[in-house]
Amino acid sequence: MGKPVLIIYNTLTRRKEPFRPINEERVGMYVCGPTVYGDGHLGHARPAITFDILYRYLMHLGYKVRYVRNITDVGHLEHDADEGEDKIAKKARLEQLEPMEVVQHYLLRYHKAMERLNVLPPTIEPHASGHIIEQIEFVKRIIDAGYAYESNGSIYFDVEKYSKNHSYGKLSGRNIDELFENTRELDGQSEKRRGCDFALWKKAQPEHIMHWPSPWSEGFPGWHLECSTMGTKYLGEEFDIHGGGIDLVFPHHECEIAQSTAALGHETVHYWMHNNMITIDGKKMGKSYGNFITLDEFFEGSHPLLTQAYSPMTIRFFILQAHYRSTVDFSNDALIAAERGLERMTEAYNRLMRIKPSETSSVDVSKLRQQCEEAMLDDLNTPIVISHLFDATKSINAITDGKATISQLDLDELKDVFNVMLKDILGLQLDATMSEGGKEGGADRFKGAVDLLLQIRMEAKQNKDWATSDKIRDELKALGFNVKDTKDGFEWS
RNA sequence: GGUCGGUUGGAUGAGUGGCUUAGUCUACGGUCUGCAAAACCGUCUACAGCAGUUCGAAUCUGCUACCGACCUCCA
Repeated sequence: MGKPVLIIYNTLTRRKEPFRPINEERVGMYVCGPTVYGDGHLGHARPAITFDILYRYLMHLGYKVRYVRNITDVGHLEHDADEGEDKIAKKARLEQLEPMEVVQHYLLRYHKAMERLNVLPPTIEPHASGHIIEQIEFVKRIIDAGYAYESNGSIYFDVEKYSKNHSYGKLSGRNIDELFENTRELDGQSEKRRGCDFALWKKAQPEHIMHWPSPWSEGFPGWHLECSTMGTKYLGEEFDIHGGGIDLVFPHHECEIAQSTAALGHETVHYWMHNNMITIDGKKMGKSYGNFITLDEFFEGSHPLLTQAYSPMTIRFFILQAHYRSTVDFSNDALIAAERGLERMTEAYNRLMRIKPSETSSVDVSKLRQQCEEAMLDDLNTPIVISHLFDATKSINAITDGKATISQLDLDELKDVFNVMLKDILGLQLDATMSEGGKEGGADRFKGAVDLLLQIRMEAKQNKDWATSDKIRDELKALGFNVKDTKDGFEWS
């Protein structure tokens, strides 16, 4: 009956807590998705992969999951140059494109990158621009509740009033009085009553391309509104999990809590989860610092800082080798190490699938599944899962070398654990391109041909015709095949 | 300045009171092998500093130093 209890760290309480979903069978999760006005970089891969793991693991535990990840294609004002100009609109003007062209372009590229990283698509991917009406309705509810005011056609959230009845700052640990002090003097002629008030609806300036009619002005929705609106629309007024990058805790998620609580009269999210940042030279990789490397640049090795290209699975493995709440430092060496490790894991996996069972086992596989499950249940500790799997690769290699044996029963168990953990939960795609001598070259003619060559090499070896055998190996290598001899045959990749 | 977090071996990165103190990569030595590759075995025994709590601390407490995140868009 009961599912194992997943322990997750809740930013709201700053503690690990047992996960108790509102509904026993179903889980609702919302994750902040990308703003589609530029190519996704390594930092964007972190939440996507982190919450992909959560999504996969919740399903593994037997939950039906509704996973909502939004696409931000409006809002998010730029603060620097053109004040109040929408990011999408700005980019569009610069490139002489329709805003929706920009959105479409980068959204397609984002989807492609996610697919290559083997990130499962969310079950709902709502666009902010497709929910303008809902956002307007949401603003009305906040106004009706008395927590917003109009100023020159824009609507602002009244933080001071809200904080009298609620705790503004509870998520990020902000002290409300200090927030007031820090922001009071700054704005002389702002439309806002307080610096820390935030826009729910913003009146569009004439040069704005993206705007919609509303009861207050021709304009666009505020920075934080879409997540409150779309989250509650698709997951209900209360739902289980809200995730995102740790840099969104303040102000974005803090404002979300305030908006939702003001509009609905109660809290919405039960568990707040945040992934940590990827750093480069110890500093956060991000747009603001201009120190980011896009995912495509990784895949192609086309960035000056990269000494080579890295496959999507290497990137995924690299990220999974650190716990999601730790920072992880990018460097070529670290990525190369991840690449080698993944290779080792992949080869062990492929060998595992070809192992022939013996009567008895000299290896112990009984604990592996439980160890992996326990690590996952403990706040998604993927590095520990990987370490257990690496431990098991030693057994696999020993069996392959003929130094250990495994029974059919244990072999089935081991295969299943690897398939479940490595492929289903960690989402690592391990290409099984390696073949083996003497066995079915299979339907694939290509494989058959390579196997045939290596069979001939085996015969040459038996005749101690090293010249021929080395020639075959070297020529194949020149063509990109790596040949490795095994105890009683060969393998290639 | 405020709030929060971090500092682990050559690199990366788990671990929260004792038990084998992970795993990966690298390096070195060895085994195996016609050679190569792979694999296996072994070695490098770290926990920022100081003080305290304790029978015992990388792990708890305090202080110091350094680093970072957020306070503005940000994954």
